[in-house]
Amino acid sequence: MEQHFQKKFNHLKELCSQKGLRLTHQRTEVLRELASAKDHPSAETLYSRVKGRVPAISLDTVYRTLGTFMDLGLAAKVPVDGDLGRFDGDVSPHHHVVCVCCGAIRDFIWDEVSCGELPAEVTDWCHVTDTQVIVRGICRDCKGSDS
Amino acid sequence: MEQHFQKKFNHLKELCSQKGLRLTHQRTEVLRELASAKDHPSAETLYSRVKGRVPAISLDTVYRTLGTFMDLGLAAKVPVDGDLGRFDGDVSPHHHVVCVCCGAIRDFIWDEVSCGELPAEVTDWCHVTDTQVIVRGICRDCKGSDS
DNA sequence: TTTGTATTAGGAATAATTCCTAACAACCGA
DNA sequence: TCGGTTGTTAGGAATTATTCCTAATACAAA
Ligand SMILES: [Mn+2]
Ligand SMILES: [Mn+2]
Ligand SMILES: [Zn+2]
Ligand SMILES: [Zn+2]
Repeated sequence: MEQHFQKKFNHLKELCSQKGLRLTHQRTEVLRELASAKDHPSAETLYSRVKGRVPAISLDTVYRTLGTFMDLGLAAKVPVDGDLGRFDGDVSPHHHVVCVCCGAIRDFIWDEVSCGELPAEVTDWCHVTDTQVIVRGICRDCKGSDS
Repeated sequence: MEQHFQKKFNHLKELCSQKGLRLTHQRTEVLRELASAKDHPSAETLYSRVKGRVPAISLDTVYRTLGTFMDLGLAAKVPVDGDLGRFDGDVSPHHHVVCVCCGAIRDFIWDEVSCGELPAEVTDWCHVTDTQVIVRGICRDCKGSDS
């Protein structure tokens, strides 16, 4: 899991020098936390986690850093409803299942879709940059304790 | 296109009497506008359109009505990023392409996915209520006029 | 019609995200 | 190693989509 961060960190380092960005402590620690997170955290959640390592960090910095990471292709926002944006440090092609009850988000792969070819009406209308499946449902935990 | 509304209207009428809801002028007109819209309008957009028919309608009523329609299964929110929620009066299973530049949203069907079977890890984790593909890209119109 | 109650209009409140700016700290070259 | 340049941050204010509050309204059952 730390190896995973190292790889991303080197990527960030390279992109920073390329684009004239600075490799700050804040960016490093947000990346570390995002790389190890498996729950697609919100900015607020990430903020409280990173605060353990960088007590003086501000919420705005977390938002700004996530924006920067998305521009650099190091992070993505998961397209789910809900008032809080959910972020993903894994930018490899994969899909998401979200529980509409508790908001939990899980990854899954579906090769038949990822490797399939989009209908021509889609590729004809736009230059595709990302394709993903969003499954909504109610998870087992919420199923048991329904009010 | 009006036939389409009639069908939905009858459905609303039935659901209202079932659930003790009232068939108000506002609900009727929001449904009419949503049924004829093909652009997945935001609440604000829908508000300005419905205002032509119901000048005194409030934005809150549009939001509340859309919430009611979603509860009743007459409308859905399209899971796209952006500050404005985008709504869909078509609840039949279909997918969406969104231009990350101008925000345009188009429908498409992809039977290989819709009729395909989800991986067991998904159906095992939750009770699935909805599956859809979200394609992001840059549309032809935006491609030409890029800044 | 009458009456009970769900619904609305309008404005206030909430809350996620962004903006503003002085202080700070990477990073480059000497 | 040491300044100087300038991108970045912390903190709080501002913005804005959406929701809440409440008196007035208008469905719908009888
Ligand atoms: Mn993911
Ligand atoms: Mn649609
Ligand atoms: Zn759940
Ligand atoms: Zn476009």
